[in-house]
Amino acid sequence: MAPQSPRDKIVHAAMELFWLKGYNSTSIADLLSRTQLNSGSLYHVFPSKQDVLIGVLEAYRDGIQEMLLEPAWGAVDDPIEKIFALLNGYRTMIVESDCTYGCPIGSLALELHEPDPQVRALLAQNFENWTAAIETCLADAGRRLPANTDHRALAQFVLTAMEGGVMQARTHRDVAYFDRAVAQLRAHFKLLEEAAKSKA
Amino acid sequence: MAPQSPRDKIVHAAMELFWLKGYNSTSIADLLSRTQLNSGSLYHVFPSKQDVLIGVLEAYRDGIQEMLLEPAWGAVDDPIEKIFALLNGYRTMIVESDCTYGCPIGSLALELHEPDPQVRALLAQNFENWTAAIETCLADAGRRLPANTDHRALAQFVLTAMEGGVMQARTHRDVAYFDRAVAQLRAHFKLLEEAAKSKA
DNA sequence: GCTGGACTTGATTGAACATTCAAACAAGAG
DNA sequence: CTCTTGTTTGAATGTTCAATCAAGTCCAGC
Repeated sequence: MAPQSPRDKIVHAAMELFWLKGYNSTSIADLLSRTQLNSGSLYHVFPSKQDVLIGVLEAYRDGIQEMLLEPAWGAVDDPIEKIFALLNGYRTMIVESDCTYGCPIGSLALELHEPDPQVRALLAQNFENWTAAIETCLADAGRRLPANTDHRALAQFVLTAMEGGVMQARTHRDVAYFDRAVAQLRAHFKLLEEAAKSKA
Repeated sequence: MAPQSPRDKIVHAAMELFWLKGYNSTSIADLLSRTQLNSGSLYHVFPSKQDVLIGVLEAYRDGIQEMLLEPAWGAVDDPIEKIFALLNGYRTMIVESDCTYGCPIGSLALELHEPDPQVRALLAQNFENWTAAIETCLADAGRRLPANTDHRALAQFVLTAMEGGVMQARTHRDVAYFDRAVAQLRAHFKLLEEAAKSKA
């Protein structure tokens, strides 16, 4: 591995710690002990804790392709299956974390009650990029969906189902809640495909 | 109004403050200044801050009928419309809060990363009561839904749509995200009702 | 009107926290 | 070697916080 700059070390550690413990419950001291840096070095790179958060959100934003989509879509071509392959990626993370997994963006979005405009914009942008990826799948599905389908709304609904499913799975410590959300979404897509067929 | 006991005062203030600022960001001092009590009185009633949280979650659990369902369902009889009336209640709260509204239970569920078992059980119970209420609506809808409909899964999906919609509306500071989630859910119900009819 | 138990007062404690800064260090340019 | 610029060190600062407790008040029952 290439030697990491302090900046990269901090962002990397913060991504993990914010995900694990949340933003407010992660102290600067946590970040320092994890990165083996001194407080002065951290504050040389990031003027405040909030700037670390901004760095983390930018990293998620810039890494969505390599970190999220490519791993999930490696072996999948069918556009609608790509959507469920992505959801299955989340399922894996839920199981691997013993059902403590929370979407990093969703958790931050709900934890930060009065976010700075820049932070809120980055949260929104992360959601926007996610749904945009789903939207391209829906566009690729073409005539399999009814002609009047609102792709943007449906893509947002996929995010809705994911976030809601993750939240319930975590609260109940049981993947089955996530699975049921995905199954319902699957049923919805099936009904849409049937509706598209019968009108053709 | 009847004179409130210190306990009621604290729970009432904590419901509002936890909702407004979150659990971690609400200090005991915040609760004391809001309730005009002294720290000793608070600690006489609740041995720790977490016990205040438990009191709040119990209050939500015990108040779901009067606080949530009855106001939303006052004028509605149709079982499926009752579901959307409840969602419309959330819509009102989103608008009234300038799109800063977050479901109190959902926000706490995501904010608390390593909750005490009792706290987690109460969060889960709150979700469970909510979906149980939806489930009775689905049962009342009877043959309007396909015979093989999984009422529990569908009720959980309604919660999923609500939580996901609220999260996105808040992040983007725009009710339209909630509205689109509800519209998608409405479309899903419409497809289910059509499927039930065509099989009849 | 006295006693005992329940509640209240509010200053205090000690830990945790984000942030600062003067001093040290590294290394490339002249 | 020396100056300069960028980086690192880590002890120190001031604040905030949850929680404590000895002393005081209140009132019910006798």
